[in-house]
Amino acid sequence: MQAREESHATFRRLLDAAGEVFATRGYRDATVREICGAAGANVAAVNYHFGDKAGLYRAVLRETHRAAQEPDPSLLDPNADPQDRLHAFVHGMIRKVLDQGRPSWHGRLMAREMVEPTDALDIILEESIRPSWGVLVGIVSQLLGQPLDAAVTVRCAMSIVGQCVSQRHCRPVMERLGIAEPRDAAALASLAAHITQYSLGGIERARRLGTDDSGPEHTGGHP
Amino acid sequence: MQAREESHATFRRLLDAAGEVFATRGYRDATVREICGAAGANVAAVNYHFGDKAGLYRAVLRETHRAAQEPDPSLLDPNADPQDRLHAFVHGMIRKVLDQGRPSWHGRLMAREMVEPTDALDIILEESIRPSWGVLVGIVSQLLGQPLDAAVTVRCAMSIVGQCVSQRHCRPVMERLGIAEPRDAAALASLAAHITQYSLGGIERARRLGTDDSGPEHTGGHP
DNA sequence: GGCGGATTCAAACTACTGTTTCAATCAAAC
DNA sequence: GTTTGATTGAAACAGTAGTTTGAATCCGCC
Repeated sequence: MQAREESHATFRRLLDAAGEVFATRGYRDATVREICGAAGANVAAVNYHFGDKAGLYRAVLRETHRAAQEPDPSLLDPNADPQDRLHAFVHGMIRKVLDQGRPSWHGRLMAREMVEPTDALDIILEESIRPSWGVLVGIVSQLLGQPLDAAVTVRCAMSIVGQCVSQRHCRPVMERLGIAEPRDAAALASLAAHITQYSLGGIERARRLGTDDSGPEHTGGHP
Repeated sequence: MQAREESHATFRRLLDAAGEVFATRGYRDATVREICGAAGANVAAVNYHFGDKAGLYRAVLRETHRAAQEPDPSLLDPNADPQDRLHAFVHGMIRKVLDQGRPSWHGRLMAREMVEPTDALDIILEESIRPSWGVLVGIVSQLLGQPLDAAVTVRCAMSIVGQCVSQRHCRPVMERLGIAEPRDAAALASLAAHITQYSLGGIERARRLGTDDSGPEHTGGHP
């Protein structure tokens, strides 16, 4: 369709500008005129290079996935210490979701797509989310020890994911509640450490409740 | 401006239809023509009764808050068992976020507004979110015992909120991952019990790490 | 019955959207 | 230097959005 090595300046500028605009405004609210304005290109450029607005959006999502940094090697090693694996997973996810360096819109874009999916969600899902999910479920299984109810594993994994993604999804509200966004690497690492420890505690408790039926001090069902 | 007792049929039908449409499509994607169609009203009805589209949206948001069910009494009692208070909080939040009964769009609408805030976020924030947040921070403080770093309390509280709201925010992805949505009250209660227990484990671990500096087996910072 | 304000209605209006058009421009091949 | 194909540009196009208009209708009240 078009150039092998996108040396094409406009092509790439459109991609970058579109990522930023789509991330801030959302697919529908973003106008191709604003994108082209930010990219210093003509309105017709989008249709020429990407077919239509949706094509540009798909290209941006693919770019987002392509630019994802390599995962921590200990993450994929099933023999590594599971606590270390969990920490690597959480730290990587927090970075992906909150990191402001590089094109900072990757995380924002994925967050949007999760809450308000377009037809292009499947791109992100199959290429990025599902593999990660498999890894996480493996780690949680390791931490839970002997095979428990699969539903317990899934819920614990979801508790971990929820803590990470909510850091992005709830950002506007957190800001207004006076909770500052972690900006530098140290703050991100500190947050990742908290979520890791919190989750280790949660998983440990789920493990105990799952194995011995003796003493769940408070199972819930309040009077 | 208009009637005291909204016996006015169209007024109320517009409110209900708008809630549903806004929740599924989002503020921008929702068209007043679709809303009026669903309400069986004329297109001009929105402007007549609510001034403009934004006015209708604000009215829907206020309605959402007004219709929130009373909180569990043990929630507000500082002398109640903190574990019970936490469970009551989580169960209430899960219900608010996932419940499909009644106008089922309340949770969806708040979730949208958190991720992609409009000017009307402040309505929800001041009337609904901020008070709840204060209650939760109080409960977590209780559970953490002696006053720790305030940042620890906030992070634990955020871990709890994150687990709850992500059940709504990540719903489209979870669906595709084969994680079914809790439909009946029992499933909601079961999920609430998991999050409560998981969080009690997490808070307990945060408490230990915060007080004695002796033995955090894995603080994070992997080799 | 007729008056008067509130409400509903079909239609038009204005603004903005994504897209298309076609001439102008550029870059290299011959 | 001309030709060829790819790219850019300004303008126009078609569709849809929220809103406005002004007549028609309803409904309680004198």
